[in-house]
Amino acid sequence: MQYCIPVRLSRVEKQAQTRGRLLEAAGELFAERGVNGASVEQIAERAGYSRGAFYSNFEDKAELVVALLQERTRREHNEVKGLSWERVRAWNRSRARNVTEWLALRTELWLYSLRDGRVRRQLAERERLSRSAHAQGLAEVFRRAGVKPPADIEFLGLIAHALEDGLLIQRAITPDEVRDEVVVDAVELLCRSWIALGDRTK
Amino acid sequence: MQYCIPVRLSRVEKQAQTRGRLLEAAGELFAERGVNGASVEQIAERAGYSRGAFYSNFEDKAELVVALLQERTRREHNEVKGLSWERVRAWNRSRARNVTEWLALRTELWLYSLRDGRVRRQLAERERLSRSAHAQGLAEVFRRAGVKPPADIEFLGLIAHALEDGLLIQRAITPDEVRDEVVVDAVELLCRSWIALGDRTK
DNA sequence: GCACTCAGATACAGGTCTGTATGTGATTTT
DNA sequence: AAAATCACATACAGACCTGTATCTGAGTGC
Repeated sequence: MQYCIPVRLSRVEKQAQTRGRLLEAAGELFAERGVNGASVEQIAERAGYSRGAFYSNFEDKAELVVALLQERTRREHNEVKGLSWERVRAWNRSRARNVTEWLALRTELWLYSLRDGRVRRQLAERERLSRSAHAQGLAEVFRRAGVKPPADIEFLGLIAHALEDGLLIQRAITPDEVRDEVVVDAVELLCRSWIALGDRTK
Repeated sequence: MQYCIPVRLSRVEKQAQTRGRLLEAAGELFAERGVNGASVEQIAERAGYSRGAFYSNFEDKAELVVALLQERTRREHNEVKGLSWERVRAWNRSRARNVTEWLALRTELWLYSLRDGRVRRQLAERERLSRSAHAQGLAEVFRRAGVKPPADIEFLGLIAHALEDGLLIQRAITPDEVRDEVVVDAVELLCRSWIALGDRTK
């Protein structure tokens, strides 16, 4: 019989925990100071370990970046997968609390990816996911409105996704001049105008 | 009488030249390796000087970043000011040759601005410029089409500007999946659909 | 329960970065 | 034309960062 609760973790469990904490800390620090601005020591320290822990879990910082992106992508995919369009939008809104940090991290990773092919491939996967989620959502909107989309639905998804990013960036630069709801407003305007266009072409 | 051509520049002219070359080099290196990844030494070296030249022209790297952004903003403003909508689009297209480098620089500066209020103010000025240029262009399009804009024209300018950035980012991540003309295509689609929506509300 | 293994800590060597202090030669001033 | 100035070069000190090599103590297998 197994009454015991394993307060003491096994070796592999413990390492997984360490790795997870390092990734968490790295995400925070990358958003705060940039990938280049955060040292291995700082990351390990914030996670509550020494540099030794880092180097026994990752080859170097580049590998950490890849792993971080991989983990975030998988997590996002699991959270979103199977949700309806409405729920995905709600999920996006709830995440919007710390949007700037999240956007900063994504942007840092993007810049990093320009200089590292491996990271670029990871990021590409993540972005494809977002685009197609948007495309699916839009498809549902058109179906409900009973209108034929005015262009390739993947293209429209790309536009919606790109627009969200662009608007968040603008809001981060000038928070006073760009309202919080600007993203929602803009996407809704797009939907309405595309439906209007769809009506005509039909 | 002054026949002489000043091959030998005066003190102030020479310093201005040095400053300009340092800014130029900094722009290149920031795009290549990031603001944090480019050292003062590398910047000075690429410009053809030593670190002494740098520190006699700038307090530190932060001041250089501010100056760089200021200079680019002014240059852009001078180039675009007074041009028609069509010519501005042509100018944008011509610049598109080395878009990725240009976008990387802007993104680097954006990230930097998140952590430095002074830079943020500079960047805000630059972005306002771009947004209103777009707004003006769109206004002209609506005027020609004889249609009332479907929303605040500034809002539409913001959308167009944000969308361009977002699309360029997506193209940098997945060059094979996003065509070169995607930006032009997307903006044209927006114009058409907004005109369609405008017709109805009229 | 004893030897083994390995995650993580500690110590160290080599390199790079920044900012300052001082030197120098060309230009400016008087 | 001598003195003063100043843009830029050079040298140096201190901090920090990376990656490796070695150590230790807690799980693991026999």
